[in-house]
Amino acid sequence: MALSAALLAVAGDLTQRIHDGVVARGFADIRPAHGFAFARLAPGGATVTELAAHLGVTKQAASQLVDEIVRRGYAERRPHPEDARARLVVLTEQGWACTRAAEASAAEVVGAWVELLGEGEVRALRERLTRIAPYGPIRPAW
Amino acid sequence: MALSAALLAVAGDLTQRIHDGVVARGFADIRPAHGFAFARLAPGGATVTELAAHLGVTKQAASQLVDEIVRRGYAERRPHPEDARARLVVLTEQGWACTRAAEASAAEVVGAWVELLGEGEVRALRERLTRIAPYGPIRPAW
DNA sequence: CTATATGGTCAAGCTGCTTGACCAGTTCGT
DNA sequence: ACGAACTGGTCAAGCAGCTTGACCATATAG
Repeated sequence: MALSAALLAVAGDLTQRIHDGVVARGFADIRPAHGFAFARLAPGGATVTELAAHLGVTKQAASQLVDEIVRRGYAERRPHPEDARARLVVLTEQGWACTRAAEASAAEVVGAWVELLGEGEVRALRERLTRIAPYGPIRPAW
Repeated sequence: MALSAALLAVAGDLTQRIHDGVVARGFADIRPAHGFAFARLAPGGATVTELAAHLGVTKQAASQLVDEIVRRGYAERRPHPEDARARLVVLTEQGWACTRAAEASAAEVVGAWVELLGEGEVRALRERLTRIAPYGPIRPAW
């Protein structure tokens, strides 16, 4: 099997399994794309424009995505402390809970890989992938 | 950086770069999803239903995707030799050319990884990813 | 203090998927 | 052998998530 094919197959499967795990933990109204938004919002919030840049989509699309997660109680819009034009989107407690669920779910999948490859190999995998990971916006795998 | 985040970032970047390379080689009317269809069609053709199962979408969606690549000259529908209900979708010469372009493009990206990690590490990466790659349908990474 | 740039939203439109209905042809049960 | 049920494929309608374009409010530069 070719490296690129294996990588894409594993990535797709990973996404699916994380999502399944998140749903199984009680967060049924969440799409995989939301997870990438949560990751950007988690540290201390972000503006819609920052989120758009991170996700590689237009501001309008990011704004719409924020609408969804706000409507469902995962985040809220607050006035930005330094710029009256901007609004800071921050996770609610439910948003944090969902983020933790996603992390637990991801850890579960990685745990299955440890079963197959052993801990050392998985660590090596992580180290190598980290070294070739790009900096720019997150891009959908297709 | 977490393993799962690195993997998804690398996968998204890989998809984007392969696609860019395919476009640069003169195949501008192709989406990343088409590549996964080509991979299934390449050996000796496939039916719409087989393609749908491979891509994890409905028959209708697969049929529509086949419409596109047929309209653009990458494949053609032939009567199925063993089942008069079915139609065998096979790549045209242009479809093969595009497939080769995608392979060359992928090889280019992997070449960049070899620059970063060395040949042995990349081989090890391939071997490990192959071992954890799933069997089922290909799934979008999000 | 005007002129331009930036953050955000509203509105309309498109693309790629879904569900539902249906026909042609194959396979199964008796 | 023959009707019932299943399977491959298409047509049609609808929807979700994105895009482009226009616009307002605030900030920054000359």
